[in-house]
Amino acid sequence: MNASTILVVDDEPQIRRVMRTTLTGKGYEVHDARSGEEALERLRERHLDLILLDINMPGMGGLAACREIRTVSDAAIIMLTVRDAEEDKIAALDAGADDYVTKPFSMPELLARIRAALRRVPTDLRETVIAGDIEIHAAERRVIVRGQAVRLTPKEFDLLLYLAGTPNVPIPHARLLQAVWGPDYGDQVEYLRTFINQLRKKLEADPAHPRHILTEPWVGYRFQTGFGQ
Amino acid sequence: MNASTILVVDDEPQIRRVMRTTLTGKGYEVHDARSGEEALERLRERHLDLILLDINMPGMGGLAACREIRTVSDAAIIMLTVRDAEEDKIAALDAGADDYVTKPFSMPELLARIRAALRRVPTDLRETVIAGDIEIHAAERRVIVRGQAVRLTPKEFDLLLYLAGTPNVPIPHARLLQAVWGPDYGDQVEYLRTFINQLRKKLEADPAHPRHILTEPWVGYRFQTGFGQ
DNA sequence: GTCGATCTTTACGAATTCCTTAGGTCCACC
DNA sequence: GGTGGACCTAAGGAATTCGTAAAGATCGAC
Repeated sequence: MNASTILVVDDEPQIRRVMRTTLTGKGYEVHDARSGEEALERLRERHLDLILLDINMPGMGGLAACREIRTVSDAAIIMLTVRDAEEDKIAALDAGADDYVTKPFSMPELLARIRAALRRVPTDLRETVIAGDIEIHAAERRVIVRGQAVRLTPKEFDLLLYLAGTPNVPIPHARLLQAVWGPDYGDQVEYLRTFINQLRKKLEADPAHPRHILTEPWVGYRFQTGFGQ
Repeated sequence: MNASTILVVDDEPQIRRVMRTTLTGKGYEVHDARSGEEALERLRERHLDLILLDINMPGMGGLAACREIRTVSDAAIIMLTVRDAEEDKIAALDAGADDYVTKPFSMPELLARIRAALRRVPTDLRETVIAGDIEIHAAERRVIVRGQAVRLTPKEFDLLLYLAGTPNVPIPHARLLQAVWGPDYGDQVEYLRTFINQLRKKLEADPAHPRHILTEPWVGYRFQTGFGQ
């Protein structure tokens, strides 16, 4: 099993140092960034499992950074809020964070929250996703629709798998593109349109009125498992 | 092919009865148990392919039962969890379950997951793999096709054995190359092409339309045991 | 040294997938 | 009504991968 990768984003060098030594000691692979901008750069370079994000930073704040990160990554995000200002916590969760910790925090608590967040990352480590009349078998790379096996090309399958990995939640264009095509394709929305179109033709009973592969205008696409809109 | 054996473990008699009638109707051989303790007894008595295990039971809970079962059996385990209890699902997989279904569940979904889980039963490399008209005797390094022994070269046999070791699942080029040729041959895809071609000529009835050694475009190759595309 | 079996390269047409383009639909807004 | 943006759909060409055969290279047995 590979070590989980954690990105520490904070403008104070001291905090970064403490985090790095502690987390490295616990067996995590640690990277760091001094600002939200730098964090986004790191994300383009490598995959990260979890991001520790200070809410108070010069330049783009922690909340803005969080929102930006969420459009391109599904890494778990834990925000560090300074005081127990209730509005900070709510804002953090609204911006797409998974959890928050108030500074000053105890290391054991932070470590516990990191463990909990990392366990949540593989939203679906389940082999098979079943949505109405569609079955997706991840390991076998097979899709069965209304009892019939359907041939999907690799890109089609990867896209479907990523969409279905977090069902019933809209996933932004940029995140889909990065997950399937790679970090340099964040704005090629036309690719998405073509492949979504292809998927609908192959999977939906009525491609013009899809019930599973839904578009979320201005945001992205969503894979719906249940029925009832 | 014998019917697969399924053990239903639930303390509610009604659930056991519904499961028994439905699964028996689908051609499975059904046994049941009212508790984790009883399930372990059944396991000592006979071989079981799959276990449906309620997570909420008096006595030793479903999770503890799952862990116990895992120490003595490699049967597939599907746990029945309560909807929306996210930690139950993670705990179930952690305890060694292969999959879970949330109550109340739809029968079609449960049946689909049972089929998928049964397809994944691990193939023991030390024993004989039989796929349609191909028999692979690992220990003797012998292959029999339609009753005729077939001569394979060492590399051909290693490749076939590795492919057949995890049947029905596409195995990436790089993994095959590393497994058969060694760690430094990760990108010599041409080797694969020639040897797969060779294997097909020796094993397939119609090498141009293979039924067992299938290619997964852009990904790798897959050894298919069942039929049905 | 020769032979035979196996493994490594090479080459090229065929098949498939991916990218690109272009026209059309829908909807909010002026 | 008209306009613009986002989205849908279809189709063709470019690029990549796959299948196949056949020619070197390697190695051990004799």
